[in-house]
Amino acid sequence: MSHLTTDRSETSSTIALSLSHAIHEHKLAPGTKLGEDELADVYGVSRTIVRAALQSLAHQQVVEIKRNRGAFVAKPSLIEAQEVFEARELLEPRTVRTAAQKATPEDIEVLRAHIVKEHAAIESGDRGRALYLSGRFHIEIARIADQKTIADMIETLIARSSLVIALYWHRERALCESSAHHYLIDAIATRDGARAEELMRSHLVDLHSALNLREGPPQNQNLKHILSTSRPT
Amino acid sequence: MSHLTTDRSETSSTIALSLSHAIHEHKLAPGTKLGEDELADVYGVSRTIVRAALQSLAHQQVVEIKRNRGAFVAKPSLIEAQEVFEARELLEPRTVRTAAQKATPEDIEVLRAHIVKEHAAIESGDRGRALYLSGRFHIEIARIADQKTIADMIETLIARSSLVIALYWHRERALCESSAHHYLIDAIATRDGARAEELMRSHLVDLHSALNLREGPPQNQNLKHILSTSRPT
DNA sequence: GCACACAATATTGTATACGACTTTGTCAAA
DNA sequence: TTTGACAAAGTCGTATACAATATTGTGTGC
Repeated sequence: MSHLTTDRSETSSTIALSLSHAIHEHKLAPGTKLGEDELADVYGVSRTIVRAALQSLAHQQVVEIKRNRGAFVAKPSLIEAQEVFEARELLEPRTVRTAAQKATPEDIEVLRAHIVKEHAAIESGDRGRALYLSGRFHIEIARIADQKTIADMIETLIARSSLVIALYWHRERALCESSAHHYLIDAIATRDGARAEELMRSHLVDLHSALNLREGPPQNQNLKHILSTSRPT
Repeated sequence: MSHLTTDRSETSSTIALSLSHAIHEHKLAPGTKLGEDELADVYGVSRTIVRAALQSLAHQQVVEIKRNRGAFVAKPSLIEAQEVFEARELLEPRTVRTAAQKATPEDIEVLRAHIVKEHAAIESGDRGRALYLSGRFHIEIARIADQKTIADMIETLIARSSLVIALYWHRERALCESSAHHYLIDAIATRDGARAEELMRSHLVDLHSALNLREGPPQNQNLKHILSTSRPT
């Protein structure tokens, strides 16, 4: 039961990326304990490296480090969830406008290819991957806008969004986004910055409103609850 | 020549804060080497702690870590300088509008007290401290807006702004900001969100335009240049 | 049987040791 | 004198050891 991964050559950034990816795909649920020894074993490095990775993720607020207690996948509060989407609504519409102005034909191609992958993931029922790709689509747009500073902020916000979705998503139908992304590409491809901006705004409002932000995050109370309901008769 | 500081009890966050403060006050110039052993000695801790602090600052992009070379106070490029101010212009006007809506009388007091300190620093000719306080004023506004996510982003941007100013500031007159901040407080105090937003926008444009963003950052070439001009005849 | 105290265990926090890389200094050959 | 190779010193990167803290397990008194 030792590490199956191609150990060695794992550096703190690759580990951070790997964990981030797993969190983004909802392979690691909010609240999951990320033990240092365990991760060190998995990746075949010392705790030193793992700690650096965890600290990096903590800075992006996708991991929470409690002193003397360890690292856990973050569990955004209701307020934080609101804030994340408010920040996205502030940043992304303007950014996609810029992207529409700057996008090259190659950029458009990349975006279209992205959508194809998204569809494929949805078709194959890989919900986690679909979610991950959906986030990457937004990041790709920020990259096209060619403002690294803002793109970095958006990337962090999207990572946190993934946690918010894991905790508060309440809409039953599958990912409702593919069409929104499709329209966005069209607006960008036709250099219609104003339209792209408006589309992004409503897309984010859509996402935001698909969250159940009434009740707080599933607490540890869940544990009690689950055990009391799933008990054998 | 050992450490005069009250060593021990220094943790990686306090060290990061201390360094951040020094950078903000222009006590540490862009490009300055931040050796691990040196800092470990200064703060009376091991390199482990110093490394954590440096990595944290690196994540905020006020420090740049070059592999196997060490950590240096960051030296934002011309493009990065632009981006920092563009991001601020995107975030801060809206934020101050929110702040104007949410500010309590106590908040207003805090802001006014802040201005007094700024004036005092300017009077006493402590340019570094004036700059630091000026940045804190903006951070305080973000805090009043009560959106921690956005406030964090703004805080990072302001830290980077300090570096940009150190590298590209070209206006001869002293800090030209005091009055702008004064007007801002008035707008906030009267709950005039729209006016506050507009004032902030023009304040940032002012700052932005006070930078010399034609020529690149003072490079190492400077060294050659300085040495060739300041050579004794 | 229950609650509390205390011991055992596990995990994180920090310091240190050692290896790898980079930089600096020295010296010989051109 | 200059250039290059090579040696020496210094600094960073990573692993590991040990201390501090939290968690879990056990037993005793009520």
